Amino acid sequence: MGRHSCCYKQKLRKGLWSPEEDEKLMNHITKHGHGCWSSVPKLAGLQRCGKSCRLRWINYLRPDLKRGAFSQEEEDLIIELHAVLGNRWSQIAAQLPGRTDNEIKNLWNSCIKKKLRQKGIDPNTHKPLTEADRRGAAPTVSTERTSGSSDVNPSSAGALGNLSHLLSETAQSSMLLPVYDKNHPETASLPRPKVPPKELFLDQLTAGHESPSSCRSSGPTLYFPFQQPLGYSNECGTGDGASMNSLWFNQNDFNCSTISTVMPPVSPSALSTSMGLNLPPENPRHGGTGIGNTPFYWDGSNPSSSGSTGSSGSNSMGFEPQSTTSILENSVFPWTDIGQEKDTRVHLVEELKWPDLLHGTFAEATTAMQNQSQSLYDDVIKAESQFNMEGICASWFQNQQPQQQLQAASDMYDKDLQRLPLSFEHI
DNA sequence: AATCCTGTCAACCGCGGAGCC
DNA sequence: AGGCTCCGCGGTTGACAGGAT
Repeated sequence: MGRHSCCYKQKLRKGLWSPEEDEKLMNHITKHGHGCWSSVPKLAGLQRCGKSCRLRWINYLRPDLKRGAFSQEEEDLIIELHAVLGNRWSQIAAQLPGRTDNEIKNLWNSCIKKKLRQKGIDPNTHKPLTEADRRGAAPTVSTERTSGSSDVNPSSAGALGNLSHLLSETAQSSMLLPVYDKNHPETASLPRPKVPPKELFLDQLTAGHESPSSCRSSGPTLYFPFQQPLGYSNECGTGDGASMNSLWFNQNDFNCSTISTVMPPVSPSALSTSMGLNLPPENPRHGGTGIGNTPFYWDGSNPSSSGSTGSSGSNSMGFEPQSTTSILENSVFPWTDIGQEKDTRVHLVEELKWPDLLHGTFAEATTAMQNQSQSLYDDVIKAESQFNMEGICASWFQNQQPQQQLQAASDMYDKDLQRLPLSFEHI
């Protein structure tokens, strides 16, 4: 557990980054990739620590960042994912291409928490607030900012006319699916169910995300009907009822219909994007609360249908060819947002900062890159030292998805899949 | 107009895990 | 085995903007 060496160094700049610093960092990573972050400041000529450079790149300079306000669908997805994952912002961010964990964390702390409380839902437990809570009692968690306690409107919960059923549903699902949170001893002290614990599902969720190559899995098939939408959003996203659709995780014959009562309250959209789930043909567009209602198909039984080899697949950056198409169609990437979403349009005008201009220099080439076929991807993986425009993407892929890691993750996921039926035998 | 309050966002801090030697 | 380095994560802080008083 050593302290990062750069932390001890003196004469390092702190605070906000200047455009010049941003440019230096951008130029360096564009040309050379980041490699070892601790060496980046020196090589880039920056008086910053490597950690700071990494953070700046990840949170601000990365060319794939989606800018602008969060959509309602994104907020809904964050809420649903938070119910499952808790404060694992990085994992939540992995389900939201183009968004950073920091961004999501800020949104949660500044906005979503308040909204949930106003709906009478405890943002930490995702259960209905107690009467005491709703009367404006102290926040339920010590990490709460003091300013956050004042936003509880005692009358707001009752004022939301259609919330009662929502609350009862939420309460019901929460009772069935207690969210274990290390930050909440009261939940941690709850007796753990003998059914597959949350962590197991988290494993699947993260494995699904981290090992896109799992499409090669030849393990037993599982059907996971997710029939318990949280329905947090009473503003949108629930009216079409699509989120009520079952989502089937098709992996052969294991019909696990009872799992719907023990599954974490994760939305089909969340899982479809994170796990590459295969929707049944009769439900080609679930229209749920996912990112742009992205129809995200991925047939595990047909590797070719994934549009890529097993070494690719979807990932957090949405670079997998097939999913990229969907994602592009749904305006995940900033350069495809332009002129497509009204709110984004506003923000493009209002929030255009100089890094956006920098990003603009990437737009054309990167868009072209994204339209390239799998062969490019393969080439990119192989071309480990090309630092032209394609090199950016290459280094990006190298950093994000080394094939060895993919293989290892795939193997691990295969094991997890094989473990699942055993786990469910205890139900 | 000045001050205060609040919300948002970028960045820092400290910790733990992983890998290497 | 233990120490070191690096990376990544989550919590927190502080600057800033905009609205309210």
